[in-house]
Amino acid sequence: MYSIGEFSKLSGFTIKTLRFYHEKQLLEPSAVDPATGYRYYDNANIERARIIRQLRKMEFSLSDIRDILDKYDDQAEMLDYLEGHKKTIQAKIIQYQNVKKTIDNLIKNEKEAIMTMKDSGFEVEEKQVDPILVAGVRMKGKYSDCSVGFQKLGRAFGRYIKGKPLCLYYDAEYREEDADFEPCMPIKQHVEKEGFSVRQLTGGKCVCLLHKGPYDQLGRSYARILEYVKQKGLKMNCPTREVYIKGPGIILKGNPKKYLTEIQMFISD
Amino acid sequence: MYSIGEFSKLSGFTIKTLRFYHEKQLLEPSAVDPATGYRYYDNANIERARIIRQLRKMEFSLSDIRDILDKYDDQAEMLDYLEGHKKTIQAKIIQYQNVKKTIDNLIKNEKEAIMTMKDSGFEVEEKQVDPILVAGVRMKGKYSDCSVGFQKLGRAFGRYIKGKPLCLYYDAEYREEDADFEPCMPIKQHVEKEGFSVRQLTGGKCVCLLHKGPYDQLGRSYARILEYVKQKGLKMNCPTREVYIKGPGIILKGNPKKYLTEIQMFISD
DNA sequence: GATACAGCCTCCATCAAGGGGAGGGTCAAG
DNA sequence: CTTGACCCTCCCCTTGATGGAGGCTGTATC
Repeated sequence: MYSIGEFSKLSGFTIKTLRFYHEKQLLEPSAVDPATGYRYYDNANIERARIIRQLRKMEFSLSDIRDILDKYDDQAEMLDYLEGHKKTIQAKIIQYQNVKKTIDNLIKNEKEAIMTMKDSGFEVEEKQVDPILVAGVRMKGKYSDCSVGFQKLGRAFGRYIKGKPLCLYYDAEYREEDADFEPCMPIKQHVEKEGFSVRQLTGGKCVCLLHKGPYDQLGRSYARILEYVKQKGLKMNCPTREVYIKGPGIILKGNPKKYLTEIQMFISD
Repeated sequence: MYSIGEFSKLSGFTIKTLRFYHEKQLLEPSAVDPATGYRYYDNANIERARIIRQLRKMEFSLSDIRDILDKYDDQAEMLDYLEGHKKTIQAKIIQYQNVKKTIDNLIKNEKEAIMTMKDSGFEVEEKQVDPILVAGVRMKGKYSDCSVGFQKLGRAFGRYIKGKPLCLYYDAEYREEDADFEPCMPIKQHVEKEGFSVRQLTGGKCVCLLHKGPYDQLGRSYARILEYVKQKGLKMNCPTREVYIKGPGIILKGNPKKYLTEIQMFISD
């Protein structure tokens, strides 16, 4: 016969937990002093406690454990229970793996944005851009309708998306209304969908500039880039691209002052 | 302005949850009618609700979410939070994977025992046994002390164990006291440990019989097997092996009537 | 015998993240 | 004006414990 304190050390459960299990009729002391209410445990309780520990480690609920202890005396009879429980556990694993994937993506995106900003002196530079497979929706209207296009792309290509969103501008100059542009999302593999253009964008040499700040101030950066092009006597090709390195995030909309956009203008000498 | 019912549909939270979030000051309606207590939400609430949904999907706690919404307006500032949370999630994944592994093992063991029993007609038969790598503790004493040996093996070789426990009996006849035997555990790789003999057991031809029932009735099966050996004029070699296909389980001690033990006696003509 | 202190008791409250339901007030349409 | 849908607050329930208040009990020591 052990007092609750002794039994606590033997079983590895706290005193509180033992009282709780008693209340739940999961692990009942072999004797309770009717005068004092003191609980006393014996060796049979130790065995039962051991079983409960094992099952708790496997994340069985207390009611499941009571069920098991009541119904079964052989592990073979538990097979169904185990199979069912395994499915539950498996589902949780998958769920958490998805959460982890999401978080990893967020972290990766932010880190990339930070790196891009560090590497850039926010000066106009010439660089080589690789070809890229994208899905796009060509639109006419106001620039701000862009986001509608990205929403459509997100819904349609969700899991194929891999990379930063970008937008092609087909007008040779700035247009307030009735602009001709095409929001695009880089995708992992070729998938055709009604209403979207899926194709490989050609790479090539371009003049580019990283713009930091809200979209309505892109004009200043465009001015700088155009000046550079004029000075060097380069010839620009349509469409212009904007790559949204960091914009309104998936979670927080963020501070527009911190948005990062790369303007890419393809050139030929 | 939306009523709580409309906003519930817009945001995807139940009415109960919205009221709960209001109470927790996580998502407060833009207006509350002081006379009726009716809650009214606006578009800014929709955006905040969207953020909360995203973060809840990632299993952030409500207090974390409130923290994030209060402190940060840019995802980049959340990086530490995300990294910390990722670790938590990762830990859960590992934990659940371990649980799953344990359950898988239990299921596998029970299924194997069931298969073995189905395949066997509980008749004496001759078969070829493969060599096997084991860790063993040689002991002298009562058979029932066997379990002590297995406990030692379990503690010492825990994660290297792979297979059913077995025991070697070095006495030529049955001994109540002072028997000479060696509990063994099959292991995956050679690991030396003080006090244990780690070696490859040789395989070979043996006469064997599956015994179903408690260990104290093994005598009957031994009698059957010895009769067979005598009849066929075979020569037995020491030590005899008992393989515990199904004994007291890891969780439930089980019903001794269902225990399965294979007796293996190695023979040479 | 008194006292100190450890150990035990019951009862109540708390956590997270809501869900269920009772009992009662409110809104809009017919 | 009524009806039915909608909304309100308040309280209890879930799971698996944990923490604390206030009060007994048991044993050792002085």
